[in-house]
Amino acid sequence: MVSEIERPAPEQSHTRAVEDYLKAICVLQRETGSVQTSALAQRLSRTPASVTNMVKSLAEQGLVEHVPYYGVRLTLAGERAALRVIRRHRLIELYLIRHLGYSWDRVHAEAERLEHAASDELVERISAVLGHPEIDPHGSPIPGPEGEWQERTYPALSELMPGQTGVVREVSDADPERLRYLADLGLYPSTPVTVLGRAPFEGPLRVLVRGEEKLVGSALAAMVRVELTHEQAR
Amino acid sequence: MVSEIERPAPEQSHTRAVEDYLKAICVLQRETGSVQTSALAQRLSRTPASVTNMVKSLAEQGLVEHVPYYGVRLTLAGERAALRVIRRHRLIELYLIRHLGYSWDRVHAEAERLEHAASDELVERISAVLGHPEIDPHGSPIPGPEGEWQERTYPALSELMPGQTGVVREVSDADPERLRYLADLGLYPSTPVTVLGRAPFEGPLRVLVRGEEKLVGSALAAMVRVELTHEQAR
DNA sequence: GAGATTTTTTAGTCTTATCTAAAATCCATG
DNA sequence: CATGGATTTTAGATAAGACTAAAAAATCTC
Ligand SMILES: [Mn+2]
Ligand SMILES: [Mn+2]
Ligand SMILES: [Mn+2]
Ligand SMILES: [Mn+2]
Repeated sequence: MVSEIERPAPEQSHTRAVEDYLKAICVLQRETGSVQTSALAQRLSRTPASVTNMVKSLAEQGLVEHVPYYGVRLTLAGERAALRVIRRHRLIELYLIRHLGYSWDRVHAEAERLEHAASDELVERISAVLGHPEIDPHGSPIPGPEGEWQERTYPALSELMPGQTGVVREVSDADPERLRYLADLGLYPSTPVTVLGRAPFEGPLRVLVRGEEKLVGSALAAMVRVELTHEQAR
Repeated sequence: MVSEIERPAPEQSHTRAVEDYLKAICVLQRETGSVQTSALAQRLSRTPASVTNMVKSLAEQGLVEHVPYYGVRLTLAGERAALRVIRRHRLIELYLIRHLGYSWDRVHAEAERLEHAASDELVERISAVLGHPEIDPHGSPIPGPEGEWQERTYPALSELMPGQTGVVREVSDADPERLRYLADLGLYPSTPVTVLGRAPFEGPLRVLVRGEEKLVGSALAAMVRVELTHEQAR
């Protein structure tokens, strides 16, 4: 325990609402660069007007840059704060599964609240007990304590072409029911999959999962991220 | 896992502020019957005006009975809600010590926030992992899941007369520094103690703790509750 | 029992976060 | 490049919970 000598730790905590906004912006901006009001509103189940209000406040606090009518981006300070919340969330999810018998589909809701209440000390203890893991139960990377973040983006299962093969790496965790169904299908991180065929017009995919052929709707397949096997990656 | 058949559970949760007020009222009323505005204000570090406001709101929600200028008492619904929070708090404290390496003096602050964020499911899982304990790390009883509450009041160490002997059963947990010092003195639950003498005018006590004589200020001694040994209890 | 003091309540303000309805702006299309 | 539709922002309201300052009630003191 040498760490007691370290800096007294910022521990600056934002409100619950601010933390959830920052987290959402962080995840969304990873895909699209800047984040629209409507996207944020949908993700957080708020009205667009509420989002505009909060975004203005975040901008005043220096956590985001806001170009009216265009969108927001996190500043450096905003990203730091967002990664801190994401780290908490993912460590807590893994802890609940490993040490408290939680199931895959139930941890998200619990972590969504605990992430705002846990101190830095608690989070680091949890990380230590888990052996400082780098991947959460749904396959998402866990940012480091200083916000180290491993960039990686896998294509969605729904984007693959017939014949393509890969390994499931990450699954969206927001909806318990869908998550339970994905588990039934065998679609969770580290499962090898091969796309056998796909119906036109956003129709279902035929996917080979552990020797069995499964039909997967395209909305569901969009929740599943796959690392393509070697040279197949086009 | 038969419990899935049980009732869907009320899980009705109040706000963080409401929960903290109910908890404080519950603890205070155990000593004095009804609770004054000023006592509540001091305990919660709020102004008396804020307390009056909240008390009015609690009364409207049917959680307390309020006689203006006299004080509040919990209703049955209020007591149920309060015991639920106290249960959470104490289970969480014990869990943090047993499973996450927390020290005696640090758990209270952490539990003070987590008690509002943890779901009933999480709390019951924690209780199960701990083997459904009935006493928290500071010696306070843990209410049951349905609010079962074991009445017990021990005299404070500061009230004992020279010559009286007993066993420490409970220690007030609010202040980390004092708590650390009490641990140094050896004054924690299950330690046998004998009062050797006491100075007048709220002066310090001379107390025999595990063969050593210690000087304990009366304010500190008031934090320690002692079960008197057999027929000595006068 | 009349002041003086303490305690509690009232009145009014502030902050955070949300909403609905209306206005402003952007963008696609003809 | 005008206009209709979608998106975003503004305006105004509400709720929770906190505060300060002032008024009211209870209590203490002589
Ligand atoms: Mn999650
Ligand atoms: Mn959250
Ligand atoms: Mn405590
Ligand atoms: Mn609390």
